[in-house]
Amino acid sequence: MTDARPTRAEARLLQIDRIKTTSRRLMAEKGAPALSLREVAREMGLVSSALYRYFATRDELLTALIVDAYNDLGDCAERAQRREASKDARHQLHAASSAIRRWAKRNPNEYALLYGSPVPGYEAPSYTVEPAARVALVLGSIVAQSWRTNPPVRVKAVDPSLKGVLETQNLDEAMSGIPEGARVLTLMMWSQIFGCISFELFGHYKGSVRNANRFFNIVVDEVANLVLARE
Amino acid sequence: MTDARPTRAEARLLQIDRIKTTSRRLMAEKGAPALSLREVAREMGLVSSALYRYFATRDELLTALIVDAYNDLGDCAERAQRREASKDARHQLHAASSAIRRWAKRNPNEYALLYGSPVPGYEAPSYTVEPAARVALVLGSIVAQSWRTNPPVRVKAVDPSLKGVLETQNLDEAMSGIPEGARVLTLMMWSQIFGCISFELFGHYKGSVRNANRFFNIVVDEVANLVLARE
DNA sequence: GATTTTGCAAGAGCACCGCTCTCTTTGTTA
DNA sequence: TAACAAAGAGAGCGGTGCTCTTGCAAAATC
Repeated sequence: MTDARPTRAEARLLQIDRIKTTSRRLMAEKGAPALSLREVAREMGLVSSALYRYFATRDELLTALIVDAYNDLGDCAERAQRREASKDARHQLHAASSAIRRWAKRNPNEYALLYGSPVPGYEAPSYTVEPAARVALVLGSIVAQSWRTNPPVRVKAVDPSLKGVLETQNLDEAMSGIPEGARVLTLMMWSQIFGCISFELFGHYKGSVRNANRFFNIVVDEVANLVLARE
Repeated sequence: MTDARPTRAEARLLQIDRIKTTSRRLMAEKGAPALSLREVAREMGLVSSALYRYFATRDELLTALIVDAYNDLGDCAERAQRREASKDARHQLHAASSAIRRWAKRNPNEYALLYGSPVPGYEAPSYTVEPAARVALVLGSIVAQSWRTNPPVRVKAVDPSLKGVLETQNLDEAMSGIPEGARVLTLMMWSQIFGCISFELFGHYKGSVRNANRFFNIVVDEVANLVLARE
């Protein structure tokens, strides 16, 4: 049984959590650019300067929200893959990408914060890279698993000229032993999925795509054909 | 020979132009979110309220900049296609998409304004749709021309189930007579190209893609294979 | 147990922002 | 020439991020 009165350290963590929760709520309502420390403080019954005990600057708060959002999205994609783990790679890719898209539509303002234009001066701290990579890792692990258990019939874009196109770090754990070409196509799929979702959420389908659902499924199917190297 | 002193109407147009030029410069330096009417006015030796004679609100000025930027990008893509008009469709697709990417890298803040997260409350006026569609039309016309002069060997995703996926308006002029499947793949290519460019400019390649140039070319090549329906 | 240190919140204040309103000057037009 | 309309100046409102000082309470130290 713990103390009824929390220690100072516990209270601090609780307060940080309350600030983030309030910020998330306000961001969901009005979007990240309109998120103001003063309003967060007002909502919490605090004075604005009090928040600076916990976040030195507005950017620092936003970074914390970004990390949480990346992890939320990553969880979401990983769960979707696990749910379809018994099915084939194409099923898993559809499940994962649809889960990503659903998360984006459920949290449009957080999606925009992650995948929209970064604040011009803002440099994302390096510790945001790992949470950000989780969703690409999900795609990579699906492709890798399929590649290992069921070697491809037709292999395109797998040639020695691909050396140096990719970084060596991010996909290495998930795709060790898989040829460079498959990794390139995996990242192509990755950018394709987010390209579609961004266009849909940011309003670029107006006049072009009517049924975003079906369009997205077709796109995922086509790019899955590519990356799974099947007809 | 015109008047040395411009008429009031002329002066107004000149002043609007000066405001936009100054705004573009400041936006190029600090990004669209940091663009402030007060600073524009200060740069021009005016008082901030004077700008409201020309743009009723900050959003209205941004909209004008958006339209100009879409047209600038559209010009750019169209010129690139015309330069390669004598070559085959694959060459033209590479030329157009590379021109788009170069424009984006040359004008990162304007690119972010067009293809990054929209301001949450902001609804793009309908007259921005047509300038925005120009670049998709370039891609569509390349695909259509290739389709007409050189019918595809292998046609994927061309089946009656595609009815209703797309809007009927935007690509109609450029792709009349071309099957729905080709249009779907054209828009897939469109979203793929901008997905890559956004990821590159918005910093998502960190840890994944080292050589963005080569990666982009490979992606365009792969998606061109798809849309031109050849091996 | 008394004393020092530390952490938290309040409050005033600075320089900026978008936007509105009023007032004066100046060019246009009837 | 008189009436009008457009353009700019200037003051002001409520908002922003952020800083600095002050008071107080909790924790750590002696």
